[in-house]
Amino acid sequence: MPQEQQKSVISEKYPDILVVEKKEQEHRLHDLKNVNGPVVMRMAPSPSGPLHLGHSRMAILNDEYVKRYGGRLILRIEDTNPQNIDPAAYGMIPKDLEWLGVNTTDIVIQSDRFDLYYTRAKELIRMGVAYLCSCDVNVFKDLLMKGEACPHRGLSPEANLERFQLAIDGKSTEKSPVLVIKTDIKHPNPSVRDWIAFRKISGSHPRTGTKYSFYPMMNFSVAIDDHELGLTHVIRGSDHISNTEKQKYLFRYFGWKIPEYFHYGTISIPDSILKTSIVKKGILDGTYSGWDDVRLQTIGALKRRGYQPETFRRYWIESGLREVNAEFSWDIFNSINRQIIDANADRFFFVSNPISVKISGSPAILARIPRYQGKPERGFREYRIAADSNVYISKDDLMNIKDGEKIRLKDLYNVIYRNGSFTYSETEPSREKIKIIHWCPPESSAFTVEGPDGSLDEGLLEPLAHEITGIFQFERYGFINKTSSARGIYIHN
RNA sequence: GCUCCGAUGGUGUAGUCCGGUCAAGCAUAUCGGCCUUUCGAGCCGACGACCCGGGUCCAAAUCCCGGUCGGAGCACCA
Repeated sequence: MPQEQQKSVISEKYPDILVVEKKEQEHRLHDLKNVNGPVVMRMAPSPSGPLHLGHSRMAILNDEYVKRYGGRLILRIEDTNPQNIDPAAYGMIPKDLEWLGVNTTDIVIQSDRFDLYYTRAKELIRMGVAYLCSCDVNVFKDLLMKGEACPHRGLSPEANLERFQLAIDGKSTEKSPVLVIKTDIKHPNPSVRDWIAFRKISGSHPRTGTKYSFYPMMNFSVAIDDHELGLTHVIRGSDHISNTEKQKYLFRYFGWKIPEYFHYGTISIPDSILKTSIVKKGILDGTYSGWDDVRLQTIGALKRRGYQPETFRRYWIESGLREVNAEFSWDIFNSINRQIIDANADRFFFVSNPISVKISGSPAILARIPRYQGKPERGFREYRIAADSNVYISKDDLMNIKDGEKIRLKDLYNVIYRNGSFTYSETEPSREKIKIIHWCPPESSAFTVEGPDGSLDEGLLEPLAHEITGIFQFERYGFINKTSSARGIYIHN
């Protein structure tokens, strides 16, 4: 029966079921699979620097799910590579999370747990699923590409255990020893074939000094900890898909319950500098003033710019966690932030590129400008403007005024521009649609706006705004985080 | 090259698992209107999308196959 016919039959016989309430399509994150009771989730940054915009995604998504289902959110600091650690990051990361409103219930630092990793590694060696290899790196790689075992793969657990003990005691005489996890030497994905679990790194670790020199690789310590900490759900980027496959081997060898994994697509963030190594280099050579330089997208920099924690949360919830890669949208991010800050941002006049113009024939007048259009209870900015006074307007506006054109100085009076000079027209707003521009009184003082690209815009700011700081809107200019009497940072329009 | 993943308007997404309420929702952007005066906010309106081809089915954005395009990873970073 065609659908039309079905419908007519239904409407005759069973009219009730046609009344379907259109339900609101709520914008929320999809549910996680296999949730039975409270969840245990984690975020696992490496302490190479402070958190940035990209990190905020994983932090907030994890936080959202733990809030939804109840449970624990573990901050696990992954500092198993001493060559990639900034000691200051141990303190900066929790601060960034706190500012973002991410509620972590536990903090685990992997460098506290090296003995645990050694213990688990020995168990694997005894099971015969891990071996110590001291082949040359290139030889080892070549064999794997061909799907062939290296000579060490067949050694007995006892021999491997002994050699591993020497390696962790730092007494191994073998050249570049590594502990390898056996998987499938012919696995279709070459990267999953026998993977490295530990390698030797000389030098000092910021937290453990020279006590250890045989360090676990991320795939090893992550798998061990995900089990030991009782993780139920792991959400992370699609760049970890093949890592997940590697880590599952450990779960199977130990007979552990495998957590529910979900890999979300990578978000590329345009116009951003996120790589910690590049930022760090820039800070050292003086390109950037610090981790919170306005040109960067660290949490600290965005906070200093004037972005609100709630903006991050709303943005990441709205963009969801699909498996497809996507591009971050500054337009939407800014729009969300604007909605949040607008209501509390008083309005002021800032004239960029100022030029003083005389208004001939103007009366003495008290200008009364609302701090927030439409909300008189918020108060007014009042300025006594003398007769025949000069005011400042932006040169950019001046260039756009045609000869003979009438324009309004906002909340002041109308003027006519003719032959290069202004003449007072009337105070009452005219009914006709005319261009409205902003202005500054003669006693305004210098103010500099720092742009997100590091550029500086010099201009004049009206007197009543001098002494206050915070987030304001400079009319017809944009939202500004005013940090001192003479300086502010541009947030967005 | 190999392994895996994905494809909804300019952008970001909802819906896809369990085909029909989807002639496809929301946000953002753009354009227009309203608002005793911002290029802001708010309200109203317009614009605009299911990658292509085949199949299954009464019915496909949704299931199956092929193609195209895009992405992630590829071994001693995390």
